[in-house]
Amino acid sequence: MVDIKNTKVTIYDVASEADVSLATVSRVLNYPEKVKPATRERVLEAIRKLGYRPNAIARGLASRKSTTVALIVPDVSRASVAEMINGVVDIARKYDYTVILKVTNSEPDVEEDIWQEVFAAQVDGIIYLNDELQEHNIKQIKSSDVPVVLCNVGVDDPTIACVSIDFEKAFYEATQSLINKGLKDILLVSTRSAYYVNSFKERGYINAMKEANLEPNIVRTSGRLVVNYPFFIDYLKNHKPEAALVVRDSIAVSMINAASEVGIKIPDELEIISFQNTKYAKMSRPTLSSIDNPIYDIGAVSMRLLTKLMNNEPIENLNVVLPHNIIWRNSTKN
Amino acid sequence: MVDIKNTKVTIYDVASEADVSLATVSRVLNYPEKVKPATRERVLEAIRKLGYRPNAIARGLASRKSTTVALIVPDVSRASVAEMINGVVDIARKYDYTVILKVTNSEPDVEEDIWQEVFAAQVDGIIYLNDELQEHNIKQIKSSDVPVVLCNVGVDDPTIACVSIDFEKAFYEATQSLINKGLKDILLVSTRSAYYVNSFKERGYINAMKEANLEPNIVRTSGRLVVNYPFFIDYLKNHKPEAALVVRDSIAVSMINAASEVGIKIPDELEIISFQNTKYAKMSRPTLSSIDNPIYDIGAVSMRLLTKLMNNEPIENLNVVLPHNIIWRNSTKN
DNA sequence: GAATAGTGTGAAAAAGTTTTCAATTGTAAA
DNA sequence: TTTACAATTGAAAACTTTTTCACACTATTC
Repeated sequence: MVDIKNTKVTIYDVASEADVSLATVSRVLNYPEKVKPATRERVLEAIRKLGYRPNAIARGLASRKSTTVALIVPDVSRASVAEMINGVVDIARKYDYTVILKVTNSEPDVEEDIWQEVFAAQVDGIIYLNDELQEHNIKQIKSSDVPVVLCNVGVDDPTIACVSIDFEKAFYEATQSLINKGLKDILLVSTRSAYYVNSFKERGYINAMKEANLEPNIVRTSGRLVVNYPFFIDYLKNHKPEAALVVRDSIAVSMINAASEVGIKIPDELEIISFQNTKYAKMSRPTLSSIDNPIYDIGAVSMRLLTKLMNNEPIENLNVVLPHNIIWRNSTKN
Repeated sequence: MVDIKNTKVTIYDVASEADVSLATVSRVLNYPEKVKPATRERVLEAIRKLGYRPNAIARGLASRKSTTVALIVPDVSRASVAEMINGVVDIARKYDYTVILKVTNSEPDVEEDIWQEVFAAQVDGIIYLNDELQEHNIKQIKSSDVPVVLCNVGVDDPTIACVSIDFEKAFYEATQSLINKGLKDILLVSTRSAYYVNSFKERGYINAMKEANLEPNIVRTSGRLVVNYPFFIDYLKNHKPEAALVVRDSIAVSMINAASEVGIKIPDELEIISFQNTKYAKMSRPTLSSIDNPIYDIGAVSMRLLTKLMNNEPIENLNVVLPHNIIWRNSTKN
């Protein structure tokens, strides 16, 4: 039976048990083909017998790689972030990387510290998620001497690894689909705070509207329920758009609830298309048509890309764009 | 200016820059009071000048502690898990611990591997979240030679550190509050799969019902929307309970939606109290009365407790029970 | 039978810290 | 002055691996 208890058995113990040098033990662990099968078996047996598990820290020090990646996110409680983390973690496990979780809470000082910490921790790579990306963040990424993959954000720079959908195209298409129904008074509901990705969404919307000779109309509210719900109540009392695109499911649900409160029928009097396709979209009444952002896949692909970068594998294109599609539900007509 | 680039400057470089031995540099980092202020300043200045950051791995090897804790969870995308993680991470940061995230996906083999991995990683402590706790998991916890805090589950064992609310009491009280309104036909909606904590919730409900000489009535469904929604539609066509307690917000939302579909008025014909008080409770229509499980705090307190255990601080009681309360909204009458 | 080319293995160095122990210096009391 | 003791410092060991280098074999070729 293996010794379940985590007693400190080292490579020396294994070596003397198997009557070989510690170098040989190390080799059976790392380059098994380099040691004679008979010896290898003896060592493996000793490892089993003693329940030896190599000390990952000593290993990291000696090999100068930690097989650890840092996952830097603004906040884990957002549904989309959490799902992305699942994707990252699943692939990391597959490739035997340990993941360190760092949460910035969107505070710049904390973020600054975190970058220092992950370097001190000798991580081999970084997965970076930041809704509110700014110029200095880009600089930070570029100056890292360990590979970084930017997640769920597309940047127009071929030297930066990033994976996301094409936000602009997604909103362009969604807007078009409403225009094609003959709707004209189409609103875009965005956020007040400067989410980097929302600017892409806005651009797609504006382009589609302008192409159809329609006047773009953007309102901005908060992501917080306590502020956006009253906002919508007030807004919908005074405005009657035919349709709305909304940058986030949770905000769209507030809008639906407000419309119902004000007596506006959805989808008959107001059609809504939202973005992200979280569980909220299925749980709201009416259910919410939403652009599906494959966030689990984005996490998974980001991590896979990072493994390639860490192993210096050749990569055709650092800017990965994943496909999106719209899930039609009951907040839009047929 | 500090050298932002993460070039490899070691303790030796600092030592020679400040013209002291590396032991002294190490001391100013770890026991600053032990070195003469003048020397300390010189060393600090050298550290600043060179942009030195101690290598966390070497540090871990030499000190035999990693200042790293493992956070083992079944799945991060559940709203309650994600919020708990926020609590853990915030406190971990405060006490300068790095957190390694491990996701079991509720697969026993994966979980087995993960325990081995975290021991190999030399973590100083473990935060463990498991909805489906079983006997062998308890064994695993007890045999760990590194402290473990069990999170969001109460166990009846004074040797195991755990933090949660009193589920049984919470459901007992919630049931009583419905009984006190004169309601008699009170349903408990639980899950089919054997979530360990749900057995406590059921016990609280059953006790309150029996004390009032009412017949307990438990139905079990799935956590998955695609199965529980049709289930409720069917159930509510054939049964008209006066009230229901539901073990999870998302399930309660399904029930509300099904009730509306079937034409049952909430709260007039059916009162619902749910559990967890996630964002769902505020977003559903009608809004959902829910037992508030302070899950962020549970994460935070767990991590704080773990720091005490890791430092061998004396602890009065390993079983921490946090207070809960019911948030009344519109799925119940006044 | 000698030269050649692998294989397989061990000794020792290296990774970058912390920690122990001993040596030195400084300071206050005798 | 000593003496005694605390404060400060440095040398060296320790932590547990990986990796380099050299050596001893074995097998192959001429």
